[in-house]
Amino acid sequence: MSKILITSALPYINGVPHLGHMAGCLLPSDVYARFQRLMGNEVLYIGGTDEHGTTSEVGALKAGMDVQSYCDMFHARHAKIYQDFNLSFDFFGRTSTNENKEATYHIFEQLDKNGYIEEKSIKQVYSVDDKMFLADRYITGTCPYCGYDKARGDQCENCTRVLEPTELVNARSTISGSTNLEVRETKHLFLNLPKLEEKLTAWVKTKEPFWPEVAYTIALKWLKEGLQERCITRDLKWGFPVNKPGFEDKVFYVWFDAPIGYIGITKQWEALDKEHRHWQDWWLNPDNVRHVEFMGKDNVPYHSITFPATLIGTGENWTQVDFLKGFSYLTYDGGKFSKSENRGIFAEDAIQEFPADYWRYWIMANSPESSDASFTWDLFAGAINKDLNGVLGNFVSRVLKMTSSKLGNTVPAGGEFSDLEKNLIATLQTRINNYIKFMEQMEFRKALAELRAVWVEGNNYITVAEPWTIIKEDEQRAKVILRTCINLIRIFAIVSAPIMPETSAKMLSKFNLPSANLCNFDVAKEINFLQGGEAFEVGDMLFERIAPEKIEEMKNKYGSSK
RNA sequence: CGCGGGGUGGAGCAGCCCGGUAGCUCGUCAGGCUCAUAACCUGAAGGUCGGAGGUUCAAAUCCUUCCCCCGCAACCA
Repeated sequence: MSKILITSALPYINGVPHLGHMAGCLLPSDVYARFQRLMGNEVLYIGGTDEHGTTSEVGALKAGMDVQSYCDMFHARHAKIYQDFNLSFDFFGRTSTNENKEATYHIFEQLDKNGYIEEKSIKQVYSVDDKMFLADRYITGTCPYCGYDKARGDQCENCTRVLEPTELVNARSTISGSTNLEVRETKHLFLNLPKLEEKLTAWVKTKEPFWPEVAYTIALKWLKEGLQERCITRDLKWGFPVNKPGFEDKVFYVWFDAPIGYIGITKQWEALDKEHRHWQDWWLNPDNVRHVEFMGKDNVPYHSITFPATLIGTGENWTQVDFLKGFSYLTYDGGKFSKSENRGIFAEDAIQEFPADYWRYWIMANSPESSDASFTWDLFAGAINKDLNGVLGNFVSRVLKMTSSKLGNTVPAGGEFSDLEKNLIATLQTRINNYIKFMEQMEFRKALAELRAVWVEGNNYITVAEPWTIIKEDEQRAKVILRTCINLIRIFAIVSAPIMPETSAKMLSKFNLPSANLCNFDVAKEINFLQGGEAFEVGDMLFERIAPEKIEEMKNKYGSSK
């Protein structure tokens, strides 16, 4: 048994997650956590909301709330959504806690002590009316190159040119619209990444065989271009005040304390049971902990460069990321999700329309692993109707209904296996081994294709064995076949558990059975688990088909190009 | 020439690193079965692997170049 530390990139507090967020790190990290628990490993699965920064400060301002209450509200909303999707976090915390402040201060002090922190003066736009410094993208004006009048201080969306905020004509604050802006000099702290580059490069190079191609190439690209010093403080109110004399009126940059949040949140988890939980067992234990991080591709540089460099700079023995699973984006009908344009389905709505397992199955089967993937209602309904209803749900239904009507609500006993069952066992063992291998490698699309193939084997078997014919002349043989099918239901429930926990539990509850481990899964043994005589109930169908009218309704409600 | 990823039968993908009969799921068509959710099982049709060059006995796969889509470009996260 090994210790596996699993983190999902922390969703930003301001705004509600959509299907893309679920696909890009939250759901896969949960599936992996559940899978590793079933494999018998000791798992710590950490998540939480990322709360600091300009965006939430401005968001609160616009909502007329103080930032803390604003974040409290959104944190509760996030937590509820993830609970509804059955994300099995061992702890879902937040980055704005005292625990995280301690961790951030400690790491900063070490970096400072080791000479990786630099002071520099920079020129930054100050909004007199807003009484705050403005981040580049909070300044709007006319692009000096193309004349576009809604260009942002960091880039013009129209001509894509990268800009300096001072270049803008008629610059104004995006927050208040005020044009009363001035450039002020302000002192900030920088993390000296160039000084850490050599150690960091050596560390990244050890990862090549283990990281997915995308993650490794993105990391390498940054190193190849050469690292720059990175500003880790901001002139804001919402954040951790900098613990260094002369900088008390600044706060740490959200990207400095956000990844440290993984550690801070682990401390929150520890606080609930100090006797048995120790954050150091996970975070200062690199030799005994395998750390796996899940994130969208936009997050890769921070997790492969900035954060590891930060930890290296402390000179302490931190648990670094061993495997970094990066995802591309899930788009909605080929375009972006947008709350304001009423385009795309957001997590809170999704769960109102269909059960969590429907989403979990579709998203994992269509995971944006190698390139961006597109959600469409037709694809979604197709998979639910075909894979879940037709293949899995219908198999369970036909087996239980037939057994019940011909032989009663007890698992039939007696009889011997024929070659048919022996072949089934061999085929299933191969498929399940493949499934486990793909899950271990976090190749989710392939794992789910294999899972589906496992279910298909059930229908294959019952078609060839045709118990509905056999039962007329050889009831004992029919009993063997149906008992085998019933044991298949249990096996399907166990292997499907990481993807569809509710459905899995529902399947097992028909026989009043507990779940089981996947470690060293032996089909020959498991197919004889129920030996006969056990009571069962047919119960409801596992899934409901999505009717064509419902698909049309969804397209109209949530937007579609078709 | 900013960087990265992608372009494979009607749809969604695998194969590409380590060249050698183009694979899977859906859809379509035909057949089978009748236990089951108009479901399940079998078979068939359908592709010059984005374009153009090149290397090779042989290219989806290696090289060059062009086109298209998506994302990123470090002080929004």
